[in-house]
Amino acid sequence: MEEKPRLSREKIIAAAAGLADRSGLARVSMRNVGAELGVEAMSLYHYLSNKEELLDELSDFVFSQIEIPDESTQWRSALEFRASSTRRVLVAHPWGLGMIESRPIPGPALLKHHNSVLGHLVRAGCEPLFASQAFATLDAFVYGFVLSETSMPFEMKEGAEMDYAASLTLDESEYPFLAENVAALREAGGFAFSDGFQVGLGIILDSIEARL
Amino acid sequence: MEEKPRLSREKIIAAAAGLADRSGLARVSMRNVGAELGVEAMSLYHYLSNKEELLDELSDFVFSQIEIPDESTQWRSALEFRASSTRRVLVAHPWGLGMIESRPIPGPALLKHHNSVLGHLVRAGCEPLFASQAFATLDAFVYGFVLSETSMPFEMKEGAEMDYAASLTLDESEYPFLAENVAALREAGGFAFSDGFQVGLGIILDSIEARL
DNA sequence: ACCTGAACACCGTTCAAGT
DNA sequence: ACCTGAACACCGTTCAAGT
Repeated sequence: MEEKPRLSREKIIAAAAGLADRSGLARVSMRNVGAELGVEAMSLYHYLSNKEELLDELSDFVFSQIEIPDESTQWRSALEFRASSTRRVLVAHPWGLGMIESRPIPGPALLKHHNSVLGHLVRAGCEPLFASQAFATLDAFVYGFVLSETSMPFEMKEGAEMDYAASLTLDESEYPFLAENVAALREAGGFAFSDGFQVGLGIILDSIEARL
Repeated sequence: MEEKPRLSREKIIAAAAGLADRSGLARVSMRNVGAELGVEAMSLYHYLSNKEELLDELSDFVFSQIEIPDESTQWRSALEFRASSTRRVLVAHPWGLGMIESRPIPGPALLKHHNSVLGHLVRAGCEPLFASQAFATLDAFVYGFVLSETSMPFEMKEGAEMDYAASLTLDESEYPFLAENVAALREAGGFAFSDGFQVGLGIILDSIEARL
């Protein structure tokens, strides 16, 4: 009677990702991931050498979900596509961002991206050095925007930003420009932080285009 | 005989920050911070209601160190100054970035910044909505850049980036553009990731200036 | 008021043992 | 080969007790 193994690397990673999505990265412990799979914590050590390795796999799992645009796509659309896909994946799995910081070894998924973006920039006419720097600028913007977006103290519903802004007791004498800005935005009928993504992307791509 | 208290909120925060600087945020436990001050873990609970509160204080400690430019400074210099100061502080205390994600309630230090940056943008001639979006773009870039910078797998020494790039076994057929880019940069005599900060800042500020 | 010690419910990880 | 249970050195936090 052969017993099929109940576990596999893939199943463990999927269980850990699901747990992180539902309850946050803090609840991803060897014991909890084991419980998720109906197994003791120690069983996981047959498939992973330690928790560090589980987190590495989790990080690669996130990046492998980012879509890469076709080589034939016009450069600006291609960069917009990739930036939006990256944002979508990281917003869906906010714990992914925190892992960039701690797990710096680039996996194959990341290298594939790097290659694709550089290709579009070079074919658009960028010098090698500027291509690298433009890429770094775009990536920094995407990561930073998601960092702000996922840590906003409100749900991303229509107008919730303004409700929140209004709820802040803004001392006008202490923060005059901030208070003025909030008032002006409210008068103009609101403000959605998320819209800033396309605007910011446009700001950066315009400058890159101007330097080609 | 009156006994002076050995502890204070400030001393605890300073000890925690020092520990984080030296050994990373992961080693900041109530027990370790206590030991740093020659005291049992439980003593800290007389000054802080829990660890969450300690982390909130730690986050504010970081932001309060960012320098705010003078109101009279020309807008572009002012925004460059603030961005550079933010980067410098976050590179010195890399654990600060990770705290943005988890601790979203804006403290006074952050509100002061927000106010200063909006002031410069508005006086430069930005509409309220564009001022907010330009600010979000700049901040996203700074945060994201530091995120990449502090998680680079090498020390930020002259030329270390290229040594690292060379050490990667880059399959040319799999990553042709990436391989080409690395080769071109090497031929041009190297590349420093850090330089990308001024370039990226310039890319964004150029676009903002063009839209005034 | 300020600090401690024991205790509880958690961690990651080791090791020897079971099937 | 695959999974478990006990054990060790850690966590944050509560509570009663000491000064």
